[in-house]
Amino acid sequence: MSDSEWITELIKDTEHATMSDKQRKILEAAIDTFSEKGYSGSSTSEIAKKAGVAEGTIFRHYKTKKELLLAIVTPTVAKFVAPFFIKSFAKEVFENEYERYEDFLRVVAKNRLEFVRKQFPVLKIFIQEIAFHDELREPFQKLFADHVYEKFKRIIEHFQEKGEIISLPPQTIMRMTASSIIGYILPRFLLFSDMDWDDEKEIDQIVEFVMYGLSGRK
Amino acid sequence: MSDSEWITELIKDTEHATMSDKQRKILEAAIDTFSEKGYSGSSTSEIAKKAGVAEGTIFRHYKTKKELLLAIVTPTVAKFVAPFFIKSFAKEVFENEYERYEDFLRVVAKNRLEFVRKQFPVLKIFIQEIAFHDELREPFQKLFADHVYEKFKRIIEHFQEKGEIISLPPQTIMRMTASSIIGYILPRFLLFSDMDWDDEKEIDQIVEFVMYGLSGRK
Amino acid sequence: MSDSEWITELIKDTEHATMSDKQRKILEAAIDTFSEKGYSGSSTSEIAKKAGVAEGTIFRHYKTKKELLLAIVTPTVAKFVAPFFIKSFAKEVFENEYERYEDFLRVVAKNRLEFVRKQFPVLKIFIQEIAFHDELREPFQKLFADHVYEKFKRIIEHFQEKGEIISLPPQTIMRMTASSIIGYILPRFLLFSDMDWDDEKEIDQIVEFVMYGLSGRK
Amino acid sequence: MSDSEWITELIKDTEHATMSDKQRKILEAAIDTFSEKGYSGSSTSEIAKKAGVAEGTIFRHYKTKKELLLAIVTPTVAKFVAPFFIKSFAKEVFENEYERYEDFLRVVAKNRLEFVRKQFPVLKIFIQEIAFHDELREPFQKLFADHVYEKFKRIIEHFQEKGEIISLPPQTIMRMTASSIIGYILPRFLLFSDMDWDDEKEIDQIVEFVMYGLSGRK
DNA sequence: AATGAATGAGCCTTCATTCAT
DNA sequence: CATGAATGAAGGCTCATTCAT
Repeated sequence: MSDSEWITELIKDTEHATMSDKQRKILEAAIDTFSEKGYSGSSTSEIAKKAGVAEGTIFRHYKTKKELLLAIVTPTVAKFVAPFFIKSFAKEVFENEYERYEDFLRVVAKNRLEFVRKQFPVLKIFIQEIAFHDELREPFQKLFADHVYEKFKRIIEHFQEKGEIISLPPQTIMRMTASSIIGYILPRFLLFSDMDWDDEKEIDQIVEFVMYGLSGRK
Repeated sequence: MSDSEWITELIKDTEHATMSDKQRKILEAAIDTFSEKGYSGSSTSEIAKKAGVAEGTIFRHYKTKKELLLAIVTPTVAKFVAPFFIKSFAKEVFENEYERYEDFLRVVAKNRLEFVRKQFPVLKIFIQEIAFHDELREPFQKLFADHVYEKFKRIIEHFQEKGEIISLPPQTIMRMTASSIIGYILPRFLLFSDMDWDDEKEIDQIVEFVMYGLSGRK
Repeated sequence: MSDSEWITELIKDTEHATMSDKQRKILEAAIDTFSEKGYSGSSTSEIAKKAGVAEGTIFRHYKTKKELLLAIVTPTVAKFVAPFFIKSFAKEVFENEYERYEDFLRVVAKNRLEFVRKQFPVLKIFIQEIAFHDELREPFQKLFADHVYEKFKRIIEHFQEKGEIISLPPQTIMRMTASSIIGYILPRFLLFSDMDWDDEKEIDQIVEFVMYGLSGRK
Repeated sequence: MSDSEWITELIKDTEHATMSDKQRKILEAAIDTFSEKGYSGSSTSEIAKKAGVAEGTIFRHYKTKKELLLAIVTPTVAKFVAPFFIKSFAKEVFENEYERYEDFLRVVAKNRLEFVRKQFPVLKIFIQEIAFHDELREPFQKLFADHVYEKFKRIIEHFQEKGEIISLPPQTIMRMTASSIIGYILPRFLLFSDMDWDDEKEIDQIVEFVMYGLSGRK
């Protein structure tokens, strides 16, 4: 099974269609709880209570607590990186759909932000737990290294050749780009999620910053 | 007690001078364990074993497990922000010690990176746990809002007046600045800590990026 | 219902003819599992899996786990003692079919050993569990006291009157006879079942021993 | 460490001197419970209640439930076979302390019966559980094969050479001897422990039987 | 100050059993 | 009949914390 088939597979698993009502409730309760107290700080009995099912029911659907964690996190993260797997992703860049790095960036950022907005609790769990579970880290590290990074790298090199962006190592360019965006997302959802945010405008500013820095000279 | 006195107070607590040998060992073992498995995932008995003390001894020094967490995290985070409290911090900026925002940035960044290098395990615990413990979040949120943010804001406005940097909201400027640096630190220590890093050079690049962006135009 | 009718009744229950395919498989799986792990150490879900049926199916045929145990053990043990109920059993002894105690012994031993060979797993369950379940112990204790013991006693007295065997209490004679045979069967099947055994010859030796002891004098 | 040292070691473990009060009570409660309901049928919470300690206390002394089982059974079984390890055991036979096999038998039987009388609950647990736990079976199988069997074999051969007993394979002689004795012990303690038994006389009868059989001819 | 035995609540998981489909 | 999802009690075991020594 190729990686992109694997991604499709993973995602199917959470299509709510194939899930029983109880299973959906368990998942929701678990997301709530893990997100609020962390994986280790959450107890299966609490999740069961919140889901309105017996504790045994959780273990009928998920053999262990950890399997429940993976069932929550894996498909969502897969969905998050899925766009980087579709064929058109890089093609549109190379065939001049995007003339400039900043156009490309803006589209990707807005699109992924939309996703984050809907799935933040799950992504928060992922971020919190990736440090502690090899089962989480390894598949996504590989996925990222083999696909997302490779594809991004070629895109960056493409724009470097066009003279659009400076010739630092692609890895560095990526890190700067990514951290500018993540540096918006994290406070936006984690610390000040109750504030009013004009995401469109903020992203435009971030893209502007990524391209021309704080000095503002173009 | 003013905030700056409070900071000084906090820091004294971890001066190794005032600590018994056992206490130091407990702290070290706890840092190790919390850092590796998270707070909830660590057991006091494991920490005791690693520290080579009896289980009860931990509770003689720290009333509860959570108090142990705070004893680890609080003084280190206080030390991390301490420079922002000394009088000279902003004065040097306004009195033209730093002519340019980027000079100021470079100095602060290198200096704080040095600190992070030494204290990463503790800071990792802080990052992981801040989401779950009000006792951690609240004092530092306040500290940051009242002091670091305020001071930084005036510095940014200073350079905006000088026309050095664009006139986005100071909060946005700060976020972009900070996330660029944090976006280096986190992969640097969390994911690829075993690689060789030329921190000096990397920070120079980050500062360059923060000022002039990826287009590279000055 | 007389005891001998009851025995016949019991035995009919396991005639494989009257059983559905699933039921047979459940029984086989349960014998396997109980025999290997003991009654308490076996779970109904494991038995269901091994039998290839759903968990609920077991409980359609046997109201409780204990009923399943009895369904396994009772008819086999009944079959084991059944010969002692047929009319001819003692008659043949008294009407000089067997002139000597040892002839009688040899025939019974060989015949019952044949049965044990085929049914050892079930008998092992019986031996293991009889100590823990009144439902198992009581009917067979009664059965044994009322029939097997009584019949045996008269046979022993018969041979004692003929001067064939010494006049210890019949109970003692029985115990010595029985334990000599059981002392062969248990190691034979429990500990060294994979060795080659010449059952015919071994039984001849045991009978010899029971009659003339280790000194070998006749 | 040689086997006989190992035996000594094992036995020390249960010297009640080195045990705390609670530990002794846990052991007693566990013997009671295991003996009555079997290992799998007993719960640690029941044992704790019977011992008058908290459930956690059991696990402070014995890491797992199985370790508790071994702590009960191992030293007692070791004590049971210990006499077969002392040097004088066989020597007395060969140096004509025992002129006849039956004298030797009588002494050993009476002596070991005394032990069984005191320790039957533990030995019952051993008998019940040896079939299910490799940790129990393996060490004692080896112990028996290497020492008890070997020593016994030479004794039997000694008496065979003297013409005292018939020349069947020593293994067979042993089996017959042992099962005659065990065939007394098991009903004696397991089924009819509340009856009055004249052990002295019974053993004399058993020895008589082992030597001269039921025909009674000398 | 330090110990480590003791605690009992709580952990994750498995259990025998029920019942709607 | 057979299924397997659902149950909640009970399982073995670990936890943070206390306290007599």
